[in-house]
Amino acid sequence: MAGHHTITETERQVENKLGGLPINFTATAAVSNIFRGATAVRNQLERTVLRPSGLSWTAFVVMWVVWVWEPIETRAIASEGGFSKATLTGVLTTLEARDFVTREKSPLDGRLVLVRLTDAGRELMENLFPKFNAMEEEIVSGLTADETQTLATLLRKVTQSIEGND
Amino acid sequence: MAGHHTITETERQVENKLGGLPINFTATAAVSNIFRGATAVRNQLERTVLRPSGLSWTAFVVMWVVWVWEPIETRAIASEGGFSKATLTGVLTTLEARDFVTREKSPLDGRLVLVRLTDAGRELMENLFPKFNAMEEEIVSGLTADETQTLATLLRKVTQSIEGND
DNA sequence: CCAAGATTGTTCGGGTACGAACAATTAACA
DNA sequence: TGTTAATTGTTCGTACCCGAACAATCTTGG
Repeated sequence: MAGHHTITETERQVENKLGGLPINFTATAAVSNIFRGATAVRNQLERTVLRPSGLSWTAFVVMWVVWVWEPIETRAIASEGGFSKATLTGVLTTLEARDFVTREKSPLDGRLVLVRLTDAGRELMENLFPKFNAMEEEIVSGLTADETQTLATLLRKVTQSIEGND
Repeated sequence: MAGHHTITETERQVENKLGGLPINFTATAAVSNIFRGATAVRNQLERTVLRPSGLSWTAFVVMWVVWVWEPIETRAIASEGGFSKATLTGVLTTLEARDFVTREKSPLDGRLVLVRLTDAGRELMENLFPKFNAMEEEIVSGLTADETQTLATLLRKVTQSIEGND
């Protein structure tokens, strides 16, 4: 998938449509490649590692965050995972039904909910994360170690620049 | 949002959980930053440019692909946009109801469906894309021109490496 | 010609995904 | 101390999002 047409073909087409309006194609290329990349990486990890365990991408991210930081408040999970609290409520309900996590009210602040893994959830992650990481390694295997780090750094810059100016 | 904990903190936690199993944290950092970046970029563009026009991210991607390449077959839209044909069916139905696109059967192959923009759809894109591109430019404004291009190149490498070995 | 196989877009079911409105709870401040 | 403001997780409505099954259509081999 992704890209039956070359970049120059697309640029020429867009210039035709807009009749000479100045467009920053480098910015477009960067943004659209972030998305192609994210989609490709996600699909690959879902197909090869997650689906056999019956976890969606988002469910895995939630499991991972809870695994590392439990007990953790839901607002922190949403923040770390990068999705809304409304989404998180649904995913947590699914994971609770499958007996991978538990929810409990915080004794210190009645508004907060604390999330933990069950034994089954912990066992799942101990088995799953090494496989997940092996596939992550394979995914960046076309890059040198330096390039991999550069990629992470540049992406972090973009993210921070967006989240900085609210 | 994103990252209340430093990278080293997280690494130490994961090592505790797995008891010394070798983990490639550089790969994890790259993959997770692709997602943080993609989410941040998408949310920013939706909030600032797309929502005022009533378009979702996916709807905009579909509109953009059709705008550039119309008439275009649905399978090509899905491929260019990076989502499944099942997803595309729903989005096209939405866009058709809003009178932004039309569907017609291909006269040459009865299985294919050709998609075009309506005049309203074309007008929308001529107005919207320059604004979208201006925000894209702002999003990568924390990077030099060289860095922006490096980012795109590295992401393309990752995507191609995944899509190569099917 | 014609049957077996491949391809396309749609439908269906289950699971995200998010903004807005909401009730419960805590914090702020006069 | 008490009333207002802020914060949290859930609910609701709408819109994705995908795999699998499907009917319609085209291709292929004989």
